Amino acid sequence: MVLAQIYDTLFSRYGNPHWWPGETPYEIIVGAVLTQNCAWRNVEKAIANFGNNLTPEFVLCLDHAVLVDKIRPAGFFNQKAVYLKAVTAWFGKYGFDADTVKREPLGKLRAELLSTKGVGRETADSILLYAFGLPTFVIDAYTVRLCGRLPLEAGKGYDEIKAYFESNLPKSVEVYNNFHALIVINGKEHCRKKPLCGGCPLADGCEKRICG
DNA sequence: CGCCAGGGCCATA
DNA sequence: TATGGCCATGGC
Repeated sequence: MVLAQIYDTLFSRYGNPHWWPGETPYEIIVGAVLTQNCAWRNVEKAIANFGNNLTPEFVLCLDHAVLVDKIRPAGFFNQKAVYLKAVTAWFGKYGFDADTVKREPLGKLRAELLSTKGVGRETADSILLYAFGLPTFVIDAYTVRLCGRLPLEAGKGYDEIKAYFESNLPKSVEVYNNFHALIVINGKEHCRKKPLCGGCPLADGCEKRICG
């Protein structure tokens, strides 16, 4: 089983996932923070509370209590309000301009994001890939579970699994983008606490036959 | 009613 | 490095 085959299988089954759901780079950044350990539908409620005002300037000028009130549906609101301010301030170093961010080296941006309060590795990579179109592979709980089921030599920790994906795939933003999305979509659809992965397009190569 | 979702921080050993 | 407690809403 090769990663490229898994990718093709998922793409054939689900088509182009068109991720990340979000209009602007900043909305994607906000979504990446708000979705931490939280169902996406709750993130949508939170984002909807901003109406057409989901801009970095607006978020930075909001009082903590007001920001909390808007993002409440996403849970962990006291933490996430602080996190949003922090990551927004980071974006401000580049004038809230995505093209300016994209001119910086990927490694530098990733290090800056990882030193930002509330931005761990998954959130950092999600922002870099989906908000700015930079080639870094996103590892999440679905990806870790997938590697535990299929006969892949992906290793254990986040960075190890990330390196495995990046070294076994073409360095393509399009592939990184679609692949992570497809893993999540397939995980939601078939491979969570369902024995025998009924209907899962990856069931043939699945060793444990039990997902999640 | 309990479980958990597209994590991350912090304390502890 | 590797656990464990904590954060909190909403859908099922």
